[in-house]
Amino acid sequence: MSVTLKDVAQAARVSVSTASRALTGTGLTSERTQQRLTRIARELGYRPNPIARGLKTGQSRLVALLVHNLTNASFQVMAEVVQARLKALGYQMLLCIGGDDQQQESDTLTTLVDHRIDGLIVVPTGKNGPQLKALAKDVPIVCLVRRDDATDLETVLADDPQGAYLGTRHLIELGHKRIGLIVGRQDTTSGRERLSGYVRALREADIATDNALIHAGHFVPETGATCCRKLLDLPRPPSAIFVANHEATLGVLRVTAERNIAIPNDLSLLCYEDMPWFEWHRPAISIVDNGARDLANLAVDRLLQRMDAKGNGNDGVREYRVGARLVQRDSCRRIEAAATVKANKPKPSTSKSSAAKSAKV
Amino acid sequence: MSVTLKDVAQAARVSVSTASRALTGTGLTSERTQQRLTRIARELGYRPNPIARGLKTGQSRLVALLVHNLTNASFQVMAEVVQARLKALGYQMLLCIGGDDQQQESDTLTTLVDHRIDGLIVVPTGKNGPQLKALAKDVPIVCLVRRDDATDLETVLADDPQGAYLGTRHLIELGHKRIGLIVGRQDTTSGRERLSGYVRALREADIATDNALIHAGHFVPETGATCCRKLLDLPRPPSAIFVANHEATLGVLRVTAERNIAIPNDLSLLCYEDMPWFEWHRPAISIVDNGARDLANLAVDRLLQRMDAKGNGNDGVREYRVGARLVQRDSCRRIEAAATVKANKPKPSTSKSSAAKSAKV
DNA sequence: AGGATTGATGCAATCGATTGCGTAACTGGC
DNA sequence: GCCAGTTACGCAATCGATTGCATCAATCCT
Repeated sequence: MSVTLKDVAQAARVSVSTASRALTGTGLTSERTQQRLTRIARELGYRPNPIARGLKTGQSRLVALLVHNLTNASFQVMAEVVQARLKALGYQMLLCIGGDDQQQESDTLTTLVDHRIDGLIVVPTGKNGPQLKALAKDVPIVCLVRRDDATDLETVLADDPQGAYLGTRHLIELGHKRIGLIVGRQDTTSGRERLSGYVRALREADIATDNALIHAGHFVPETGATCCRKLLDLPRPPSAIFVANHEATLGVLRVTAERNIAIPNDLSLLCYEDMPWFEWHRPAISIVDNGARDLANLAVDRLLQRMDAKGNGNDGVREYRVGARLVQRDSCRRIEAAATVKANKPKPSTSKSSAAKSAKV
Repeated sequence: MSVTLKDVAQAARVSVSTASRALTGTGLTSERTQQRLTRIARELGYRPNPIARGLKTGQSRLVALLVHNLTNASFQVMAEVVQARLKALGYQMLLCIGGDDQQQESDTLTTLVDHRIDGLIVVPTGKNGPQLKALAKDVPIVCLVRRDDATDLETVLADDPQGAYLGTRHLIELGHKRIGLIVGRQDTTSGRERLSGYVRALREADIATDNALIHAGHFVPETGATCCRKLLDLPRPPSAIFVANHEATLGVLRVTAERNIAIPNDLSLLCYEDMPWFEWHRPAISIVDNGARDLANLAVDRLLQRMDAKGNGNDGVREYRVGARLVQRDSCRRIEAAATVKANKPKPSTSKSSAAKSAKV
């Protein structure tokens, strides 16, 4: 089979202990034997067995990343970043997909600690707080994107209040006064915070918030389609829509295409979180970038530090924010205060009082 | 720390060996002790340590999936499928991203066998044949999507010749005679095979192939943009473009949007490999589906069988094909012979001809 | 009834590394 | 030239499981 430390030791006519010390560079061997063993090990093609090492040291050189899915572009980016960073440090990434589901998350977490992972970056569902808290005693954990309120785990978040604020302000500066918002579930950190940023920008501009313009819903394309229709069917439809529910974007685009609504001429569109095809789309879609790459990098930084720290103690800071950034492309246009948007009603069918469907708005 | 087998054995007042045998269900223990130990283990919250077990058995219950990236929708699907299937069997997936790069692939492979993975599904670059071949002696390997010609590894491929043939024939049946092809690098299996399918369909229809209509290039959006421009600038531009280079799709869409080319009225567009937003896009984009889900499932099936077989022998079949499927949406239209074109001219909004499956509302 | 068979269990080696402790060899000071 | 102090190395235990072999009791067969 493969070359073991014993083989190397025998070839070098030293004991296994010496071989081990020489190769791991503990400084307890003479310069000469160290070099000699390094050479021999290389010649023999020796590769340490991480399993055997792990048994003794309790470390696996495995770090897990647990995300909801791989469809969301942010998660893709995060997975690639985490994998690349860790690999450079000699760790392997265990990528797990939890589907934003409590049971799956719970099962996965159990398996992961079984495997004695050295660290964990997790986008929590928020429903396994106690378990996460318990695990945190054994292994360094960093939460990403969402906070799990039942824990006090170190958390790396996007600056969603700021991002939503920037996006909304941008639209206001372009002259928009009626801005539709399609946002995520209000039981998630991002959902709540983006709504708050939107509200703050409006308030600053002395624009009254109109609940008919605000829709919160699940992270699926259908949400976008449904909410978009409701917005467009309003007696006074918005001149701009801010899609702060990333997964809903597709649904919104479909509805606008179906109704032959020209973007940005008939409607300005601003989305949240970048996707590769947004800038290739015509018109290129303006976005608020949540900084997925930075988020991932910071999470890795934090995790590595905790792993080094050997759990020697909490260092005060428990929450980090990565700044959001407005990326202007071609889907938002300036509208003049005077010139009213031409009434665009392909079918004045069921325009009723469509109150926000979701609760807690 | 955690509960070990020894703890369980002590609590049950038996030896570790008995405990081990009872819990792993070797049938060498009495029914009664087996049940008793199972109960005690559960009560104590015992979880076997995969590392310790792995050291002795040489197995890690880790299976790796090595893909080029996570941007390609097919790879996303594959990762999700593989993860789900393996998890159900008690394996953890190690997802690795090789970037279609020889060095990265090589490094990753080394790390993976170091970790004593129990199996490997790999989308090979084709440049590490010898290494793969050597590894195959130690661990079951299944190649996916691409073949590595330097090896005789079991390989699960899409039926690209057939897929490209189906797609091209579809366009021909719609009346297209000048069909542009944007395809992948010719040093890849899929690149070559899709070209051959295209050629076969044309030949069958007695249409001469025109090299000016055929472009092969790297798997990046820019390829699509460049090639699309070349096609459109031709003295006699094509009436349809078949984008069989998945990554190039974005570039093609951008150019057509830039030039205000209406799809499918001015140009029919057929793409290869599905993406979630294709059917939400307007017009919804017709595709040849490579069956990513089926590919992944088959690869897992094959791998599991090899893992069970304990390398006892090659079973003859070494290459599998998963059928491709044409998914008609709204981006291809029927074009009539010159005489009838004018009849269609006035109102070319939605072509009633091509079977549009489309959505409700 | 007594030797042979079967079944259940314990002992101890093993996987491949790491590491505390003991010891031989070497160095230097006086 | 002798002792203390350092340096380099080996021995053996250890991590937590699995597993071949030995043991002992219960059962079976003629």
